[in-house]
Amino acid sequence: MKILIIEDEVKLGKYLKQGLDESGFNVALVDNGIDGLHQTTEMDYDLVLLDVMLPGMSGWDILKRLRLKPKYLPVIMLTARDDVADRVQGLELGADDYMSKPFSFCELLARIHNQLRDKGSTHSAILIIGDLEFNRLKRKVKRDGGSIDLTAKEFALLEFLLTRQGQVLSKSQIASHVWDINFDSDTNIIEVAIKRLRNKIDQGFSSPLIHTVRGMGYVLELRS
Amino acid sequence: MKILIIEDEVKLGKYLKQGLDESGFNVALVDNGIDGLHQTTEMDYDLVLLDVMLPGMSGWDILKRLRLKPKYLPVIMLTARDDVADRVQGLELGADDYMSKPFSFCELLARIHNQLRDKGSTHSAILIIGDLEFNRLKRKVKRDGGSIDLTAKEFALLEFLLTRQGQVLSKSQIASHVWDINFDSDTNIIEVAIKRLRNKIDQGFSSPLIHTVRGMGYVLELRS
DNA sequence: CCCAATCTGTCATCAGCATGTCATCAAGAT
DNA sequence: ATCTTGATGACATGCTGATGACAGATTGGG
Repeated sequence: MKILIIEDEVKLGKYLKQGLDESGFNVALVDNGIDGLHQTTEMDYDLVLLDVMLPGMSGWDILKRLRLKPKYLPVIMLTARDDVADRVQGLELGADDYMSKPFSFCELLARIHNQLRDKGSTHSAILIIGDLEFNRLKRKVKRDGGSIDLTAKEFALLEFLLTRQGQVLSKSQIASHVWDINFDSDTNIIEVAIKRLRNKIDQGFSSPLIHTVRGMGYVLELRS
Repeated sequence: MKILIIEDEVKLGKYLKQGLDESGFNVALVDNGIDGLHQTTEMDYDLVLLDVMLPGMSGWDILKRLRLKPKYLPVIMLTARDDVADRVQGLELGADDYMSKPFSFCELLARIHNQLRDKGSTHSAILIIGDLEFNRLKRKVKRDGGSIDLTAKEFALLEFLLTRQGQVLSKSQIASHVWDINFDSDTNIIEVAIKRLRNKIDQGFSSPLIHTVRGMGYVLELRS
């Protein structure tokens, strides 16, 4: 799950990013609204944490512009004080939730999970498909009982495929989620990465899990 | 699994009890510390939810007394505010986790499961992996029978790795647990600490216990 | 209270591996 | 048959972690 943090206080921003990274999210951090808005068009985020007080363009302005876009993106506002007027304004502009500083990180996590809850039940620690077991917490992967060592990128790629199993994923979707890049057709890094992942998880098994869909992308699924 | 709730706010107490009952726990609810302490001697609970603010005897006093008893009982503290000082005090007195009100029930459940997950293995005084023996109380470590002297930091680091053996731990996780710092990438203290610990516990043994997972962190586990 | 020993963190440098590039090959589509 | 798309192996390189030396901090003994 990708989260965008728009927060100008560097310390708080880093703290949030680190905490969310550790909680298994893919986190981007920007310190101003312009970059923030730009990011949301460039990348496919699942949620935005938005500070109300920002230099240049205020959080409200950003929220307004976000809501003009076709894709709905859950937004949790962060504000310095617990002001009812603020809260009302936020909700009217389409914020999904609201946290007043200082807040506990745990509570933030709970609210984030709350927003993302029905975005697929992909937050559990262990994902399983066929005889493949993927443990997020321990960062371990097994197939047919045998332990498999994956590198960081391989792990991220497999996680992405797994959380959307059955869906055909285009290379640009994969690129933006796993590499944080706008897919550049001059590279074949995704083919290479898929190949390396296949070597580890599909090698020597009669029924492969990763399938190529020519012209479209890749799917991870069971086939009989 | 048996859970004891010590909470004087009747409404919250009943809410928690009902929720946990429905989640399949065996729940007892008392509204004061004296009864709570008494209960823990009468019954064999697996976990205690303990409110800090209680009439008569405070949550801290109860926690202290609980920790004087031979049997280790995981305790999750419940507190009205998210106060760092409170949290520190709680952890020093031996609380296992900490929740600030208001909290989501889901999150509480997650924390309870977290505490109960590896019950037994992580709370006993002696932790063993392979031929390594780690004695929490005596603060002694042996490998293959031979005694090993560790410094305070080495001990804390090993304890952290041991209580989560098999789990890949990121450097920031390690930093926040063992050093109480927000991991700052400008330091390589963790690599250094790992190196020093390895020199003492893995040096000269054919099968090392501490493994590097590049780009992710470190794991302590047996490998064949 | 001071000194010495040890612990703990910093830094510069080194080594190895993960990641990305490229050239070439294979296989589907038209 | 030809063109396009993906697969594959070899290779380069930059990054991450390892390592040794050093310095400040802490502790314990005299």
